Amino acid sequence: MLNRVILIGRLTRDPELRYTPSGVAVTQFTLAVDRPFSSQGGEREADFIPVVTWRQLAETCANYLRKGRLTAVEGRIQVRNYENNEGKRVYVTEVVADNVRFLESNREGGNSNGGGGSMREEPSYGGGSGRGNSTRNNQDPFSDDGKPIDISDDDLPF
Amino acid sequence: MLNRVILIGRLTRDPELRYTPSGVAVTQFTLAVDRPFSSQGGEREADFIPVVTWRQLAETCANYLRKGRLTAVEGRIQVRNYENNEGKRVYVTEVVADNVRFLESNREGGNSNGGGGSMREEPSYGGGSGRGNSTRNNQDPFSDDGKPIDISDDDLPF
Amino acid sequence: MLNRVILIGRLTRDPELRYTPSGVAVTQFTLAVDRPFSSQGGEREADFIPVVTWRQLAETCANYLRKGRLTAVEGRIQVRNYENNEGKRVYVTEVVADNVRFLESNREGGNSNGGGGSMREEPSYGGGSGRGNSTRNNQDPFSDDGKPIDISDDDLPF
Amino acid sequence: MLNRVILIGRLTRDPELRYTPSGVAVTQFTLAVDRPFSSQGGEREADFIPVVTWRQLAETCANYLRKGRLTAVEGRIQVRNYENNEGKRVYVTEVVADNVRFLESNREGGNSNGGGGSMREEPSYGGGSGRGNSTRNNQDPFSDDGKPIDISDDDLPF
DNA sequence: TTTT
DNA sequence: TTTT
Repeated sequence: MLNRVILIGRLTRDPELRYTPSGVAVTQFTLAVDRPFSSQGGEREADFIPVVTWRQLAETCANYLRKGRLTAVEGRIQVRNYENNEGKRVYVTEVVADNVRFLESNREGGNSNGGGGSMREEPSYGGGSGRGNSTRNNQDPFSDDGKPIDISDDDLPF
Repeated sequence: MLNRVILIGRLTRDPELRYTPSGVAVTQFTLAVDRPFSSQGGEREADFIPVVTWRQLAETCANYLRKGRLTAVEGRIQVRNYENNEGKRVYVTEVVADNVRFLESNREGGNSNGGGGSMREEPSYGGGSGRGNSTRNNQDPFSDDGKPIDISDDDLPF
Repeated sequence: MLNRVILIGRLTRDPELRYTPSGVAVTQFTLAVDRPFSSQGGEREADFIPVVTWRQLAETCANYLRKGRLTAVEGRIQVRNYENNEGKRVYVTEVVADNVRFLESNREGGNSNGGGGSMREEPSYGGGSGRGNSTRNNQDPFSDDGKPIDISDDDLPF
Repeated sequence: MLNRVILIGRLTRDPELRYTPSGVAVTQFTLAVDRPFSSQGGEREADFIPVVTWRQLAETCANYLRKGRLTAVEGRIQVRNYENNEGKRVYVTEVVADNVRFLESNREGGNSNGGGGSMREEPSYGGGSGRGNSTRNNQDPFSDDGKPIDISDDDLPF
């Protein structure tokens, strides 16, 4: 019924831009979100949360976000699952962002727009002609083998 | 830096109450959160999101929540990882709740307090004498084998 | 940069549907949101928070929400100001909703869709031909005199 | 039942620290929160949202926040009301923060802890010996006349 | 002016 | 493995 997430953290690496078979942009990155007080003595003090963005927002993120950049993300939790090579069902949890705020301007010149660009998803209701290819759910659409053909359009959130 | 989640959904099963070796209550359940519009034709229309609660809140949830009940949860995303039997690192994502609202009163009599009980986590800073047992992170603390001894106190969020 | 509100509460009265001069639907209601623990002895134990919705969402809210109904609202805080009759600037704070969830089905028959309808704002970027009428900001667009002509299109949030 | 707000914006002025008659610290500031797209042609493109913090969090905010600083605030909407000089009831809406994140380190040296300090409210349940003074609700506790004696302990949120 |  |  309602599913809302807001995160502020830093990118663990540069974002990765790919395209689905039908040409839809997808960008993924991981946010390191520090926990409030680091439970003195405990070694883990951050959560590493995978984030996905689509379409125009994906391209803006790929253009402006970089490793280490402080970033705010608004979106929803999504739990995907797929069957891996050994025929086992694997569950992947990630945040599908519809709003990303760049809280740090580019350090190496450029884009110093007073400390905060942003981008919001503009939903394109309707369309989606090329959707429905048949490899759905039997291969991790985001496996790290560099073959973007594995990204199914069926994972499109809207 | 900031990590906030708000969900409204229904429990897929009755909640499970367990205790860590040092006696701290832990309750787990899964929320089925319907997606906004079910992308006509797609078969998946809900996300199934695991939720964990601790201490007093865990006991209240175990007492009052039941399968199918509409429930609001506030908390944060946590990504745990542990090594499974085959020596492989497994990542578990769940929502650690600090506020749970019961949006439906008990149907079978009792507790009809106008339609909405609630419970909020009261953090107990300090304490935790028995913490630090050594089986940390090499066994899923929430594996479903019914042996609560596997729940390490090291997973306590505060 | 980021402005997000999530509320769960009950309508203090039936919602009010009006139209701007150019025909855009606006619905307003107030949510009574109980505070967590009622500070024993204190007489105030709820916040009464005004909510505004626009367009299609406004019409759905007017159709399905009623006094007393438990409701979830997602949106943003907006601070409007206008000059009142005595030439004094008055500030009005309200939540502009873009997502409303009906947590209680209609009690008097009808609409028993399993306990939770919903409606989300579908932004209509562009358009707005008739906008810009000149009475802007010198009269409360939501004053309670029953003359909807006072609602300026300039208050449209998008 | 549930009341959650998350804001990211910039302080319009330095924060103001005061004390209630019984010595509880209160800090107030206003966040300018830019709206997503500035509705081309419209003159207003930010909301100015008043924020209140209490106790330890109030003192940390007074120490580290300054005009212009980018800041994230988590809290709840509160609607207070009081009777003004002319016997008229005035409504004041503000965000009571329980979590504040400093998204920009101090520019003039000091505190450069990698770009983000923070502070979270630690609720002190119980206590409040000196509470209950009788001037409640008939004077704006936050009027800007510099007489902190007007701040009633009854406005304490917990 | 307020809801259960 | 999933709720209404």
